[in-house]
Amino acid sequence: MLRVMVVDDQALVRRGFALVLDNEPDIEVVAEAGTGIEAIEAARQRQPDIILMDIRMPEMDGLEATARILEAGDATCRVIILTTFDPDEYVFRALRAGASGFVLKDIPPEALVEAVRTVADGGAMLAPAITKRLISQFVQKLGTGRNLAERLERLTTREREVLAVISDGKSNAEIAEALFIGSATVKTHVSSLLSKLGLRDRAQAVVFAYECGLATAGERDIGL
Amino acid sequence: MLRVMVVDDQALVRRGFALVLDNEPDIEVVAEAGTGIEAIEAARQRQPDIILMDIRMPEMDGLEATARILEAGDATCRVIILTTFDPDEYVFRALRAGASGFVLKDIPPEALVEAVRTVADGGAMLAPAITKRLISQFVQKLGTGRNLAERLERLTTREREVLAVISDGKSNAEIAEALFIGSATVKTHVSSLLSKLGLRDRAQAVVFAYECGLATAGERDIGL
DNA sequence: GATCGCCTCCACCTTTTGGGGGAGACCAGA
DNA sequence: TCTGGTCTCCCCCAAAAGGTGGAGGCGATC
Repeated sequence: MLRVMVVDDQALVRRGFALVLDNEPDIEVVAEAGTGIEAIEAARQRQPDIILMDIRMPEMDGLEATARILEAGDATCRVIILTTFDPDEYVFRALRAGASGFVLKDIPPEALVEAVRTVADGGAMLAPAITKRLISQFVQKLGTGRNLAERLERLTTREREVLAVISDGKSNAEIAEALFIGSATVKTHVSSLLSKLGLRDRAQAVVFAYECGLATAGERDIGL
Repeated sequence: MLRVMVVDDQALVRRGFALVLDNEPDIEVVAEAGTGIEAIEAARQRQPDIILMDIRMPEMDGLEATARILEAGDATCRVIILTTFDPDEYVFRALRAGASGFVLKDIPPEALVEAVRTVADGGAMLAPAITKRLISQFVQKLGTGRNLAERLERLTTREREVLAVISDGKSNAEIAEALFIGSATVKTHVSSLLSKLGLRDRAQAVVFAYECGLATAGERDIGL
């Protein structure tokens, strides 16, 4: 049985969603809340599996409440944001807060039920338009590299390896150590790859590596 | 009426999907293809609105075919990848190729129909597990910056400006020119910011800028 | 067998970089 | 007023980086 909580400041809307869900044999609405504060408290007490969360609410908005509930961590629940509009910032904040779903209130009842089951099952569910935006942003971030990646192909294997280590912020000496070669050799490779790529120095090489996707933000544990 | 093409090398599977879709009053299966090559040709001739594309096929795989069909551009169609497995690389390549959907073949028939309508409607549809991964990667990419961004706050305004230009791959002389100050001053700022951030050289500064979100891939027009 | 590309190193040289001071001007706050 | 922080610039110096040219070994290809 899926334990669901519905959070919305409009009691009527809240009841509507609750009724739709309670109508399902495998879903039980165990709590309702009308503000973010109430939601946090109710989540703590009732430990729902899924929370349907409105964004605009008095006292504390749904995104803030989501972040706090998920941060608390003693709850293993998942949150689906349920809103009327879908402005970009909300989506962004919601995903960052840890929401597993983001759907619009005009969603058909069956789809809402499906979204609840999907998220309970470990998946994520976004409104189609949002999925589309997420994809395009994702592709943009990693897709710049096309023409740049071609330049990469002009490098030899070893040169690409050296470039990869350069993009870690390593010095020539460190690269030599990492690749088990002499630092003179590293210098040769560096000079060669800079020349082939039309770059001036290793700083530009780092930029290049990030831009073409050889290096990616979020992979490095930067103590540096 | 939605014009759909089904591409799969297994005729039985292909017919199955085609029958499910043709059964809908607003959907018409206008073509079928068994290889990537056939798909490209059929897409050109029949101009479907939606293409359901398998990945593993002889002659040319579905991702390659997708890329070529969408590159051709004279077609305004949208592609939904339909596969048995969902290895990361496939998803990645598919989105990059321009697919608007990525669903698994074990999807319930109604959900497939819904996916077709959703994508035809301009949205995107991913399998829940993939949506989840996409979100987590997205959040990771943009979320790394928190602890790093704190380090950024220790810098003065000018130092942050200098760091921003450094992360463009500029030399001290170029930075001086860009900020209308002497190169001696630039050196002072660079030394100071490296020291404050615990970095050794400008290459590491570039890495830092990307990792903390000060610089972002896909914003630079790299002639460098 | 000769050629070519790649990897490995060397030496020599210039430029850039980064560190260590110091100094004057400016501004905000104690 | 004085202090502290910031921005601006200076000098000197050592280390690193980058360019140039050369060399030997090695595998693939012609």
